[in-house]
Amino acid sequence: MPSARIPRADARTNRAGILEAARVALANDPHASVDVIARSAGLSRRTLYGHFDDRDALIRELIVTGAQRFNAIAESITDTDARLALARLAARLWQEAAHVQFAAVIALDEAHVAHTAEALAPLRHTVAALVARGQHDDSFRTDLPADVLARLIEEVARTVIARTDATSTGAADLAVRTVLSVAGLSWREADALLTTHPDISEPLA
Amino acid sequence: MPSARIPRADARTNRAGILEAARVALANDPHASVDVIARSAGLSRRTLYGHFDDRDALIRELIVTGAQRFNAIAESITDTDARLALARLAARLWQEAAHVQFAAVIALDEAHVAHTAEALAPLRHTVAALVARGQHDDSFRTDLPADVLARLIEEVARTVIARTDATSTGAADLAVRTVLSVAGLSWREADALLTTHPDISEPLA
DNA sequence: ACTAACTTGCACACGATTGTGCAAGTTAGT
DNA sequence: ACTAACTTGCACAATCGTGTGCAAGTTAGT
Repeated sequence: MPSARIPRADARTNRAGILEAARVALANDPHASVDVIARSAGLSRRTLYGHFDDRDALIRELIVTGAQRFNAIAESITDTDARLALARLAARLWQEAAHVQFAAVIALDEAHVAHTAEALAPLRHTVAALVARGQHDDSFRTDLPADVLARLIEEVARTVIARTDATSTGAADLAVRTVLSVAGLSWREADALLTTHPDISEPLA
Repeated sequence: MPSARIPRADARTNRAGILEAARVALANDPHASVDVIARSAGLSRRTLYGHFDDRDALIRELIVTGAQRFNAIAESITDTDARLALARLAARLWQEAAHVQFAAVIALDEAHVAHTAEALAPLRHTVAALVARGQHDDSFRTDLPADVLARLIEEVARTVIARTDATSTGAADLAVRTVLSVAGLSWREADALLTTHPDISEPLA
Protein backbone atom coordinates (compact mmCIF):
# COMPACT_ATOMS: atom_id res chain seq x y z
CA MET A 1 0.00 0.00 0.00
CA PRO A 2 1.27 3.51 -0.80
CA SER A 3 0.33 4.34 2.83
CA ALA A 4 -1.77 7.41 2.14
CA ARG A 5 -1.33 9.06 5.50
CA ILE A 6 -3.11 12.40 5.72
CA PRO A 7 -0.61 15.20 6.21
CA ARG A 8 -1.23 17.78 8.87
CA ALA A 9 -2.89 21.06 7.89
CA ASP A 10 0.16 23.25 8.49
CA ALA A 11 2.31 20.85 6.52
CA ARG A 12 0.06 21.14 3.51
CA THR A 13 0.12 24.91 3.75
CA ASN A 14 3.88 24.97 3.98
CA ARG A 15 4.24 22.61 1.04
CA ALA A 16 2.03 24.89 -1.04
CA GLY A 17 4.01 27.87 0.15
CA ILE A 18 7.22 26.29 -1.00
CA LEU A 19 5.80 25.60 -4.45
CA GLU A 20 4.57 29.16 -4.66
CA ALA A 21 7.87 30.61 -3.53
CA ALA A 22 9.76 28.37 -5.92
CA ARG A 23 7.57 29.46 -8.81
CA VAL A 24 8.36 33.09 -8.15
CA ALA A 25 12.03 32.62 -7.41
CA LEU A 26 12.70 30.35 -10.37
CA ALA A 27 10.86 32.67 -12.76
CA ASN A 28 13.42 35.32 -11.93
CA ASP A 29 16.40 33.03 -11.70
CA PRO A 30 16.15 29.42 -12.87
CA HIS A 31 19.23 28.74 -10.76
CA ALA A 32 17.79 30.03 -7.51
CA SER A 33 19.15 27.94 -4.66
CA VAL A 34 17.08 25.69 -2.45
CA ASP A 35 17.97 27.89 0.47
CA VAL A 36 16.67 31.03 -1.20
CA ILE A 37 13.44 29.29 -2.10
CA ALA A 38 12.90 27.91 1.36
CA ARG A 39 13.68 31.21 3.07
CA SER A 40 11.42 33.15 0.74
CA ALA A 41 8.69 30.73 1.76
CA GLY A 42 9.47 31.56 5.37
CA LEU A 43 10.82 28.08 6.06
CA SER A 44 14.18 26.48 6.58
CA ARG A 45 16.11 24.65 3.93
CA ARG A 46 15.92 21.52 6.02
CA THR A 47 12.13 21.63 6.03
CA LEU A 48 11.99 21.91 2.29
CA TYR A 49 13.86 18.64 2.06
CA GLY A 50 11.18 17.15 4.25
CA HIS A 51 8.60 17.91 1.58
CA PHE A 52 10.61 17.20 -1.54
CA ASP A 53 13.24 14.53 -2.11
CA ASP A 54 15.20 16.72 -4.38
CA ARG A 55 15.59 20.13 -5.91
CA ASP A 56 14.58 18.34 -9.07
CA ALA A 57 11.46 16.83 -7.56
CA LEU A 58 10.30 20.30 -6.63
CA ILE A 59 10.84 21.66 -10.09
CA ARG A 60 9.27 18.63 -11.71
CA GLU A 61 6.13 19.11 -9.69
CA LEU A 62 5.93 22.74 -10.76
CA ILE A 63 6.36 21.75 -14.37
CA VAL A 64 3.70 19.06 -14.25
CA THR A 65 1.02 21.08 -12.49
CA GLY A 66 1.77 24.11 -14.63
CA ALA A 67 1.58 22.08 -17.81
CA GLN A 68 -1.76 20.66 -16.78
CA ARG A 69 -3.22 24.14 -16.56
CA PHE A 70 -1.88 25.13 -19.95
CA ASN A 71 -2.99 21.95 -21.63
CA ALA A 72 -6.45 22.37 -20.19
CA ILE A 73 -6.60 25.89 -21.60
CA ALA A 74 -5.44 24.69 -24.98
CA GLU A 75 -8.22 22.12 -25.07
CA SER A 76 -10.82 24.69 -24.08
CA ILE A 77 -10.31 26.77 -27.21
CA THR A 78 -13.17 26.09 -29.57
CA ASP A 79 -13.09 28.93 -32.09
CA THR A 80 -13.24 27.73 -35.65
CA ASP A 81 -11.48 30.83 -36.94
CA ALA A 82 -7.77 30.07 -36.55
CA ARG A 83 -6.92 33.73 -35.98
CA LEU A 84 -9.47 33.99 -33.22
CA ALA A 85 -8.36 30.71 -31.72
CA LEU A 86 -4.74 31.79 -31.63
CA ALA A 87 -5.59 35.17 -30.16
CA ARG A 88 -7.75 33.64 -27.48
CA LEU A 89 -5.17 30.98 -26.67
CA ALA A 90 -2.55 33.66 -26.16
CA ALA A 91 -4.89 35.75 -24.04
CA ARG A 92 -6.08 32.86 -21.89
CA LEU A 93 -2.53 31.72 -21.31
CA TRP A 94 -1.59 35.22 -20.36
CA GLN A 95 -4.20 35.20 -17.63
CA GLU A 96 -2.09 32.47 -16.13
CA ALA A 97 0.88 34.77 -16.39
CA ALA A 98 2.11 33.97 -12.93
CA HIS A 99 2.45 30.33 -13.84
CA VAL A 100 3.47 30.89 -17.42
CA GLN A 101 6.41 33.08 -16.53
CA PHE A 102 7.88 30.23 -14.58
CA ALA A 103 7.34 27.82 -17.47
CA ALA A 104 8.71 30.27 -20.00
CA VAL A 105 11.94 30.62 -18.09
CA ILE A 106 12.37 27.02 -17.01
CA ALA A 107 11.67 25.75 -20.52
CA LEU A 108 15.11 27.05 -21.47
CA ASP A 109 16.94 25.35 -18.64
CA GLU A 110 19.11 22.69 -20.19
CA ALA A 111 18.35 20.36 -17.31
CA HIS A 112 14.59 20.43 -17.81
CA VAL A 113 13.95 21.09 -21.49
CA ALA A 114 13.11 17.47 -22.15
CA HIS A 115 10.66 17.14 -19.30
CA THR A 116 9.02 20.48 -20.05
CA ALA A 117 8.64 19.65 -23.71
CA GLU A 118 7.03 16.34 -22.84
CA ALA A 119 4.62 17.90 -20.36
CA LEU A 120 3.59 20.56 -22.83
CA ALA A 121 3.08 18.18 -25.73
CA PRO A 122 -0.72 18.64 -25.79
CA LEU A 123 -0.40 22.42 -25.91
CA ARG A 124 2.17 22.14 -28.65
CA HIS A 125 -0.13 19.80 -30.52
CA THR A 126 -2.92 22.34 -30.33
CA VAL A 127 -0.70 25.05 -31.72
CA ALA A 128 0.40 22.82 -34.57
CA ALA A 129 -3.20 22.03 -35.49
CA LEU A 130 -4.08 25.69 -35.29
CA VAL A 131 -1.23 26.69 -37.57
CA ALA A 132 -2.21 24.04 -40.09
CA ARG A 133 -5.77 25.32 -40.08
CA GLY A 134 -4.73 28.94 -40.36
CA GLN A 135 -2.44 28.26 -43.26
CA HIS A 136 -5.05 26.17 -45.01
CA ASP A 137 -7.70 28.87 -45.01
CA ASP A 138 -5.12 31.51 -45.84
CA SER A 139 -5.49 33.52 -42.67
CA PHE A 140 -1.93 32.76 -41.56
CA ARG A 141 1.23 33.30 -43.52
CA THR A 142 2.23 30.56 -45.96
CA ASP A 143 5.74 31.71 -46.66
CA LEU A 144 7.02 29.44 -43.90
CA PRO A 145 6.50 25.67 -43.51
CA ALA A 146 3.91 24.76 -40.88
CA ASP A 147 6.39 23.27 -38.42
CA VAL A 148 8.70 26.27 -38.64
CA LEU A 149 5.84 28.68 -38.13
CA ALA A 150 4.53 26.72 -35.16
CA ARG A 151 7.93 26.73 -33.52
CA LEU A 152 8.37 30.42 -34.29
CA ILE A 153 5.07 31.26 -32.65
CA GLU A 154 5.97 29.23 -29.58
CA GLU A 155 9.36 30.83 -29.20
CA VAL A 156 8.16 34.36 -29.69
CA ALA A 157 5.27 33.84 -27.30
CA ARG A 158 7.66 32.43 -24.73
CA THR A 159 9.95 35.43 -25.09
CA VAL A 160 7.24 38.04 -24.85
CA ILE A 161 5.86 36.32 -21.79
CA ALA A 162 9.16 35.83 -20.05
CA ARG A 163 10.50 39.30 -20.78
CA THR A 164 7.48 41.44 -20.09
CA ASP A 165 6.43 42.88 -16.80
CA ALA A 166 3.24 40.96 -16.27
CA THR A 167 1.78 43.65 -14.07
CA SER A 168 2.16 46.49 -16.56
CA THR A 169 -1.06 47.54 -18.22
CA GLY A 170 -1.56 46.31 -21.71
CA ALA A 171 0.90 43.49 -21.28
CA ALA A 172 -1.63 40.86 -22.31
CA ASP A 173 -2.64 42.97 -25.27
CA LEU A 174 0.97 43.26 -26.36
CA ALA A 175 1.43 39.51 -26.19
CA VAL A 176 -1.66 38.81 -28.27
CA ARG A 177 -0.78 41.36 -30.91
CA THR A 178 2.77 40.10 -31.22
CA VAL A 179 1.68 36.53 -31.69
CA LEU A 180 -0.82 37.50 -34.34
CA SER A 181 1.83 39.52 -36.15
CA VAL A 182 4.19 36.60 -36.21
CA ALA A 183 1.40 34.39 -37.49
CA GLY A 184 1.30 36.69 -40.48
CA LEU A 185 -1.47 39.17 -39.83
CA SER A 186 -0.73 42.81 -40.46
CA TRP A 187 -1.15 44.93 -37.38
CA ARG A 188 -4.33 46.45 -38.81
CA GLU A 189 -5.87 43.03 -39.23
CA ALA A 190 -4.92 42.16 -35.69
CA ASP A 191 -6.28 45.45 -34.48
CA ALA A 192 -9.55 44.93 -36.31
CA LEU A 193 -9.83 41.43 -34.92
CA LEU A 194 -9.37 42.62 -31.37
CA THR A 195 -11.81 45.47 -31.85
CA THR A 196 -14.44 43.09 -33.15
CA HIS A 197 -13.85 40.74 -30.25
CA PRO A 198 -13.20 42.93 -27.24
CA ASP A 199 -13.71 39.93 -24.95
CA ILE A 200 -10.32 38.54 -25.96
CA SER A 201 -7.90 41.12 -24.58
CA GLU A 202 -9.84 42.02 -21.49
CA PRO A 203 -11.99 39.08 -20.48
CA LEU A 204 -11.86 40.25 -16.88
CA ALA A 205 -13.25 43.74 -17.14
CA MET B 1 54.42 53.61 -19.93
CA PRO B 2 51.89 50.81 -20.40
CA SER B 3 54.92 48.68 -21.31
CA ALA B 4 53.72 47.50 -24.69
CA ARG B 5 55.80 44.36 -24.87
CA ILE B 6 55.10 42.43 -28.06
CA PRO B 7 53.63 39.03 -27.26
CA ARG B 8 55.01 35.97 -28.95
CA ALA B 9 53.24 34.66 -32.04
CA ASP B 10 51.96 31.47 -30.46
CA ALA B 11 50.65 33.42 -27.49
CA ARG B 12 48.61 35.64 -29.73
CA THR B 13 47.20 32.61 -31.53
CA ASN B 14 46.28 30.96 -28.29
CA ARG B 15 44.65 34.09 -26.95
CA ALA B 16 42.54 34.31 -30.09
CA GLY B 17 41.74 30.62 -29.79
CA ILE B 18 40.47 31.12 -26.28
CA LEU B 19 38.22 33.97 -27.33
CA GLU B 20 36.89 31.89 -30.18
CA ALA B 21 36.30 28.86 -27.97
CA ALA B 22 34.64 31.01 -25.35
CA ARG B 23 32.35 32.54 -27.93
CA VAL B 24 31.14 29.12 -29.01
CA ALA B 25 30.93 27.61 -25.55
CA LEU B 26 29.14 30.57 -23.99
CA ALA B 27 26.66 30.78 -26.85
CA ASN B 28 25.50 27.29 -25.90
CA ASP B 29 25.79 27.72 -22.18
CA PRO B 30 26.38 31.14 -20.66
CA HIS B 31 27.59 29.34 -17.55
CA ALA B 32 30.27 27.29 -19.29
CA SER B 33 33.20 26.90 -16.93
CA VAL B 34 36.64 28.33 -17.50
CA ASP B 35 37.95 24.80 -17.67
CA VAL B 36 35.55 23.80 -20.44
CA ILE B 37 36.46 26.89 -22.43
CA ALA B 38 40.19 26.39 -22.03
CA ARG B 39 39.99 22.70 -22.90
CA SER B 40 37.85 23.33 -25.94
CA ALA B 41 40.55 25.75 -27.06
CA GLY B 42 43.07 22.97 -26.62
CA LEU B 43 44.74 24.71 -23.71
CA SER B 44 44.88 24.29 -19.98
CA ARG B 45 42.83 26.25 -17.52
CA ARG B 46 46.00 27.62 -16.05
CA THR B 47 47.05 29.06 -19.37
CA LEU B 48 43.77 30.85 -19.80
CA TYR B 49 44.43 32.67 -16.59
CA GLY B 50 47.71 33.76 -18.09
CA HIS B 51 45.84 35.59 -20.82
CA PHE B 52 42.88 36.91 -18.87
CA ASP B 53 42.73 38.16 -15.30
CA ASP B 54 39.31 36.85 -14.80
CA ARG B 55 36.43 34.90 -16.23
CA ASP B 56 34.78 38.27 -16.35
CA ALA B 57 37.61 39.93 -18.23
CA LEU B 58 37.29 37.28 -20.91
CA ILE B 59 33.58 37.79 -21.28
CA ARG B 60 33.89 41.54 -21.22
CA GLU B 61 36.34 41.43 -24.08
CA LEU B 62 33.94 39.31 -26.11
CA ILE B 63 31.12 41.71 -25.41
CA VAL B 64 33.12 44.77 -26.37
CA THR B 65 34.55 43.45 -29.62
CA GLY B 66 31.22 41.95 -30.56
CA ALA B 67 29.39 45.16 -29.86
CA GLN B 68 31.83 47.10 -32.02
CA ARG B 69 30.97 44.93 -35.00
CA PHE B 70 27.26 45.35 -34.46
CA ASN B 71 27.43 49.06 -33.93
CA ALA B 72 29.49 49.45 -37.10
CA ILE B 73 26.86 47.53 -39.02
CA ALA B 74 24.10 49.66 -37.57
CA GLU B 75 25.87 52.80 -38.70
CA SER B 76 26.39 51.44 -42.19
CA ILE B 77 22.68 51.21 -42.91
CA THR B 78 21.72 54.08 -45.15
CA ASP B 79 18.33 53.13 -46.60
CA THR B 80 15.81 55.91 -46.28
CA ASP B 81 12.92 53.46 -46.36
CA ALA B 82 12.54 52.31 -42.76
CA ARG B 83 11.26 48.90 -43.83
CA LEU B 84 14.26 48.36 -46.03
CA ALA B 85 16.60 49.65 -43.39
CA LEU B 86 15.22 47.30 -40.77
CA ALA B 87 15.33 44.35 -43.14
CA ARG B 88 18.89 45.06 -44.12
CA LEU B 89 19.95 45.61 -40.53
CA ALA B 90 18.55 42.23 -39.56
CA ALA B 91 20.18 40.55 -42.54
CA ARG B 92 23.56 42.17 -42.05
CA LEU B 93 23.53 41.29 -38.39
CA TRP B 94 22.63 37.74 -39.24
CA GLN B 95 25.74 37.48 -41.38
CA GLU B 96 27.58 37.91 -38.12
CA ALA B 97 25.53 35.06 -36.72
CA ALA B 98 28.50 33.43 -35.06
CA HIS B 99 29.12 36.55 -33.01
CA VAL B 100 25.52 37.48 -32.59
CA GLN B 101 24.52 34.17 -31.09
CA PHE B 102 26.96 34.76 -28.30
CA ALA B 103 25.64 38.25 -27.71
CA ALA B 104 22.05 37.11 -27.86
CA VAL B 105 22.63 34.56 -25.15
CA ILE B 106 24.94 36.58 -22.92
CA ALA B 107 22.65 39.58 -23.07
CA LEU B 108 20.29 37.68 -20.78
CA ASP B 109 22.92 36.79 -18.22
CA GLU B 110 22.07 38.68 -15.09
CA ALA B 111 25.75 39.32 -14.46
CA HIS B 112 26.35 41.08 -17.77
CA VAL B 113 23.09 42.69 -18.82
CA ALA B 114 24.26 46.12 -17.78
CA HIS B 115 27.56 45.95 -19.61
CA THR B 116 25.99 44.44 -22.73
CA ALA B 117 23.29 47.07 -22.80
CA GLU B 118 25.87 49.81 -22.52
CA ALA B 119 28.06 48.37 -25.27
CA LEU B 120 25.11 48.01 -27.60
CA ALA B 121 23.73 51.48 -26.99
CA PRO B 122 24.55 52.73 -30.50
CA LEU B 123 22.80 49.78 -32.10
CA ARG B 124 19.83 50.32 -29.85
CA HIS B 125 19.81 53.96 -30.78
CA THR B 126 19.73 53.09 -34.46
CA VAL B 127 16.77 50.79 -33.94
CA ALA B 128 14.93 53.47 -32.00
CA ALA B 129 15.47 56.01 -34.77
CA LEU B 130 14.37 53.49 -37.33
CA VAL B 131 11.19 52.71 -35.48
CA ALA B 132 10.39 56.38 -35.11
CA ARG B 133 10.87 56.88 -38.82
CA GLY B 134 8.84 53.82 -39.72
CA GLN B 135 5.97 54.84 -37.54
CA HIS B 136 6.05 58.38 -38.83
CA ASP B 137 5.69 57.42 -42.49
CA ASP B 138 3.15 54.78 -41.59
CA SER B 139 5.15 51.80 -42.78
CA PHE B 140 5.42 50.35 -39.26
CA ARG B 141 2.62 49.63 -36.87
CA THR B 142 1.34 52.52 -34.78
CA ASP B 143 -0.73 50.53 -32.33
CA LEU B 144 2.24 50.37 -29.97
CA PRO B 145 4.29 53.24 -28.52
CA ALA B 146 7.67 53.70 -30.18
CA ASP B 147 9.70 52.59 -27.20
CA VAL B 148 7.63 49.46 -26.70
CA LEU B 149 7.88 48.55 -30.36
CA ALA B 150 11.63 49.10 -30.38
CA ARG B 151 12.07 46.87 -27.37
CA LEU B 152 9.77 44.26 -28.86
CA ILE B 153 11.78 44.16 -32.05
CA GLU B 154 15.00 43.80 -30.14
CA GLU B 155 13.71 40.99 -27.97
CA VAL B 156 12.17 39.06 -30.80
CA ALA B 157 15.27 39.43 -32.91
CA ARG B 158 17.38 38.24 -30.02
CA THR B 159 15.18 35.19 -29.56
CA VAL B 160 15.08 34.20 -33.20
CA ILE B 161 18.82 34.55 -33.39
CA ALA B 162 19.59 32.70 -30.21
CA ARG B 163 17.16 29.85 -30.81
CA THR B 164 17.74 29.12 -34.46
CA ASP B 165 20.29 26.80 -35.93
CA ALA B 166 22.43 29.34 -37.73
CA THR B 167 23.65 26.77 -40.22
CA SER B 168 20.21 25.73 -41.42
CA THR B 169 19.29 27.09 -44.82
CA GLY B 170 16.91 30.00 -44.80
CA ALA B 171 17.74 30.89 -41.23
CA ALA B 172 18.66 34.44 -42.16
CA ASP B 173 15.52 34.73 -44.22
CA LEU B 174 13.43 33.57 -41.29
CA ALA B 175 15.00 36.15 -39.03
CA VAL B 176 14.37 39.00 -41.44
CA ARG B 177 10.77 38.01 -42.10
CA THR B 178 10.03 37.65 -38.40
CA VAL B 179 11.39 41.07 -37.58
CA LEU B 180 9.39 42.68 -40.35
CA SER B 181 6.26 40.95 -39.14
CA VAL B 182 6.74 42.23 -35.64
CA ALA B 183 7.34 45.70 -37.01
CA GLY B 184 3.82 45.48 -38.38
CA LEU B 185 4.15 44.43 -41.99
CA SER B 186 1.89 41.67 -43.20
CA TRP B 187 3.81 38.67 -44.48
CA ARG B 188 2.85 39.53 -48.05
CA GLU B 189 4.33 43.00 -47.69
CA ALA B 190 7.48 41.51 -46.28
CA ASP B 191 7.56 38.94 -49.03
CA ALA B 192 7.10 41.61 -51.68
CA LEU B 193 9.84 43.70 -50.13
CA LEU B 194 12.29 40.83 -50.16
CA THR B 195 11.37 39.91 -53.74
CA THR B 196 11.97 43.46 -54.86
CA HIS B 197 15.29 43.56 -53.06
CA PRO B 198 16.81 40.12 -53.47
CA ASP B 199 20.16 41.46 -52.30
CA ILE B 200 18.91 41.64 -48.74
CA SER B 201 18.37 38.00 -47.86
CA GLU B 202 21.25 36.59 -49.83
CA PRO B 203 23.93 39.22 -50.16
CA LEU B 204 26.53 36.49 -50.51
CA ALA B 205 25.25 34.54 -53.50
C1' DA C 1 72.17 27.67 -29.35
C1' DC C 2 70.58 30.58 -26.03
C1' DT C 3 67.10 33.12 -23.52
C1' DA C 4 62.88 34.88 -22.54
C1' DA C 5 58.32 33.77 -23.31
C1' DC C 6 54.99 30.60 -22.89
C1' DT C 7 52.46 26.34 -21.28
C1' DT C 8 51.42 22.84 -17.98
C1' DG C 9 50.14 20.11 -14.00
C1' DC C 10 49.59 20.08 -9.32
C1' DA C 11 48.48 21.73 -4.95
C1' DC C 12 46.07 24.88 -2.47
C1' DA C 13 42.47 28.05 -0.32
C1' DC C 14 38.01 29.49 -0.80
C1' DG C 15 33.07 29.91 -1.45
C1' DA C 16 28.57 28.18 -2.99
C1' DT C 17 25.49 24.57 -3.19
C1' DT C 18 23.39 20.04 -2.44
C1' DG C 19 21.62 16.43 0.44
C1' DT C 20 21.55 13.88 5.01
C1' DG C 21 21.49 12.58 10.20
C1' DC C 22 20.09 13.83 14.53
C1' DA C 23 18.47 15.86 18.72
C1' DA C 24 15.64 19.36 20.53
C1' DG C 25 11.91 22.23 20.11
C1' DT C 26 6.98 23.54 18.64
C1' DT C 27 2.38 22.67 17.13
C1' DA C 28 -1.98 20.36 15.28
C1' DG C 29 -5.53 17.36 16.32
C1' DT C 30 -8.02 14.34 19.16
C1' DA D 1 -3.15 16.93 27.87
C1' DC D 2 -1.04 13.77 25.15
C1' DT D 3 1.10 12.04 21.00
C1' DA D 4 2.48 12.08 16.53
C1' DA D 5 3.57 15.25 13.14
C1' DC D 6 6.16 18.86 11.91
C1' DT D 7 10.01 22.37 11.99
C1' DT D 8 14.59 23.83 13.02
C1' DG D 9 19.50 24.45 13.56
C1' DC D 10 23.75 22.44 13.30
C1' DA D 11 27.19 19.52 11.78
C1' DC D 12 28.81 16.92 8.11
C1' DA D 13 30.34 14.98 3.57
C1' DA D 14 30.58 15.73 -1.15
C1' DT D 15 30.75 18.23 -5.51
C1' DC D 16 31.94 21.94 -8.43
C1' DG D 17 33.63 26.22 -9.66
C1' DT D 18 37.17 30.15 -9.18
C1' DG D 19 41.70 32.06 -8.84
C1' DT D 20 46.76 31.69 -7.44
C1' DG D 21 51.74 30.06 -6.62
C1' DC D 22 55.33 27.41 -8.19
C1' DA D 23 58.52 24.37 -10.39
C1' DA D 24 59.40 21.97 -14.50
C1' DG D 25 58.92 21.52 -19.12
C1' DT D 26 58.52 23.30 -24.19
C1' DT D 27 58.93 26.56 -27.83
C1' DA D 28 59.59 31.01 -30.55
C1' DG D 29 62.79 34.21 -32.11
C1' DT D 30 67.26 36.09 -32.65
